[in-house]
Amino acid sequence: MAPSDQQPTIKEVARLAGVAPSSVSRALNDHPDVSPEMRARVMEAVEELRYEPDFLAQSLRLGSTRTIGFIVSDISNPLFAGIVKGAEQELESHGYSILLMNSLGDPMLEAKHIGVLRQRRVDGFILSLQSETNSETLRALRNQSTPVVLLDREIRGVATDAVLFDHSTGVAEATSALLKLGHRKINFIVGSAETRGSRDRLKGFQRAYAAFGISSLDDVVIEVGSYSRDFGFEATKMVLERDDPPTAIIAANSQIGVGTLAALNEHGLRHGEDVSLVICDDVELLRLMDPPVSVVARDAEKMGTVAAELLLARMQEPESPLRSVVLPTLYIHRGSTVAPRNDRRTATAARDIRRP
Amino acid sequence: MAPSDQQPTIKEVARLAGVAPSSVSRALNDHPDVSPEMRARVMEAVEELRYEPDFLAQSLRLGSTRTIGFIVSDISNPLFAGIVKGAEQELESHGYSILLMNSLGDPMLEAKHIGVLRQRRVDGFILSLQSETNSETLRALRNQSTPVVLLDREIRGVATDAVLFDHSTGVAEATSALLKLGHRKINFIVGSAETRGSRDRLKGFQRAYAAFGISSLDDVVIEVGSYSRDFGFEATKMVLERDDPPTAIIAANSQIGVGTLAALNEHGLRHGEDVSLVICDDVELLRLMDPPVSVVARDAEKMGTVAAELLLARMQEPESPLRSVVLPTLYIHRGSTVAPRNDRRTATAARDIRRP
DNA sequence: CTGAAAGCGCTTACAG
DNA sequence: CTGAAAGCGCTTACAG
Repeated sequence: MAPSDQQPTIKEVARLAGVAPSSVSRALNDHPDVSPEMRARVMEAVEELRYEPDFLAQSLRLGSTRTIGFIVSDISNPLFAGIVKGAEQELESHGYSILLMNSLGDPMLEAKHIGVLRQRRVDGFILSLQSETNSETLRALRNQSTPVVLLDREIRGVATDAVLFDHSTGVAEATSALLKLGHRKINFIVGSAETRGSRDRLKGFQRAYAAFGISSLDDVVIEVGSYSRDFGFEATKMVLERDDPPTAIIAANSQIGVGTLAALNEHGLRHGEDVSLVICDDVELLRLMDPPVSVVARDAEKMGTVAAELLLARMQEPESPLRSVVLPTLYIHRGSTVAPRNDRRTATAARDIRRP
Repeated sequence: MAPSDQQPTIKEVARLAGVAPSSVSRALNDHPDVSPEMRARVMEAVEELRYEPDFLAQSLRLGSTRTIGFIVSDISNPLFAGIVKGAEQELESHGYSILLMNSLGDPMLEAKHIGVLRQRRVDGFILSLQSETNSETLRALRNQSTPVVLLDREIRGVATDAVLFDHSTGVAEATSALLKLGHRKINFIVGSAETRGSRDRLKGFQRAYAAFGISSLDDVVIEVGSYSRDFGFEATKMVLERDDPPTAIIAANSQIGVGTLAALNEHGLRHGEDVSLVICDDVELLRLMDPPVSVVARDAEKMGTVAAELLLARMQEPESPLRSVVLPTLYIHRGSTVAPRNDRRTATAARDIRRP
């Protein structure tokens, strides 16, 4: 059968069934006051014409699009891809679809996208924002009353539900492990300073030092830049070239971590041998490296699922109290975390010895 | 300013400006017959009320939602994430948004999602389908007349634009490289046999053998399963346990490749030493492994951009001739591709020697 | 150049 | 229980 050029409308169903359009609507929407005969006649016509209600028209009439606007900085970041996947599955099972937009880390674009999605009358937002302080974004958020779930962000003055990671616990465990092994020069490379994730990771870092009885962080090097491979690469290169380079590095996410590995590689240094390494975010390839890389793991998909659940609950009960759900992180100890080598040779010498 | 509970409508703008709603619409849509005074009065009211036309109402009236339905099997697969990113950027710059759905590799779900998206009146589809032969999916596709761009699939009887990868060239180069190094037992692990990608890769594999003067593929082991980490793992384990295991493995995508690496690891074998390895799809971590892993690279984002361009062109010119754009793949030679070792020791012995 | 009317495809009070 | 009417918020022929 050739595809019909036009989808049939409720009027055509009504004509075929010999009833009023309103009756077709009631029959399809399980209205209580519909006689069995009416229902049967309608259903027959619906089947014959393969009628499907126009979602657009329903949305306009009902004031709900069953659509969620989802903004991430970059869907090709595996973390966001995982979150979107989790959210999509949960939302889809409730009849909601996702309009996905990338902000590319640009707060202006972020604010613009919020506007576009609002104009498209989404029923809710799930937002992974770049910054917690950008005024354009905040204005765009305040400028609308649709429910919002924020991912790993806390924004003063904007009352929303949120899903957060407990970064500090995982990072504290990682830092403790390094301190116990004897590391004192630990370099921590984090992205943007303006986000909860960075603050929380640093908190864990400092907590571990305090618990270890070290109150001064003078020997600690903290690099703050962006959550990107290139920043990780440049920051690592820079600290390695110092007079007194770190014996251990913690990279605050997998992009930074890849940059760190690339920089170590370029310097002829091996992780877990010349420099101990912990990367925040688990990726199977990190476990397959030689030696396997220690990580602080978290469940991206779970964050997506929980965000969807919070949003669905909020849309059902707009006035219920706001909720923040905190998801755990876990330090996984692997071969890249070892005691510092005291007899450090130059990079070149080390390489020559290792690969004769 | 508190967010208004209701978005202003065109009527309210008209009332404030003291004109008819139709005039507001004309002024906003740059209709030629609008006096400068009218335009000015309307714009003033629009500014004051911060009016934004309801996209939903416009869509219903104009018969176009400026929305594209995008189905992938799994957005957390980096390949699809890259494709979606490329497409989203191109579409967004033309005022189109993406409704994203995951099929989870289930053809039934795929067909269902096509229906959902059709009901939502998307203006076009970009589809990364699981199978080229599933009858449910084919019926869902034939059952509608919205433009479709297929990704790396060719479906008989469904006339669509398409973006394809030239897998065969990259795989042929990889295979040639292995043959020239002396490999004769090459294992090729591909996913589903029902897709163009698999067929095309096998074609390249066979072409390289033929060019090398080997017409019989008796010594070649081809494993066909799914494009998943677990299949890669199991298939690799199986072939390694044969009496006459392969000296080289080509994994048809990065999921399979990760599984292969894990299996080699479990057997105490090293890639680029005990077994040569080529993985289809480049990932930076593969370059950072020791030794770096040879790959067949392709540009996922580019596929997304081109798909969006084809779809936009098709929506503008529904009757123009169908197009298929073929994107290149490139073999990148790295340390995991070496001559076969003739003095193969047992896995345990090899490991003992390597790590004294 | 402007306004009143019709209509996109639905749903839901309102009569009967 | 069913149908005719109104209306969601727009746009666009149609008059004037």
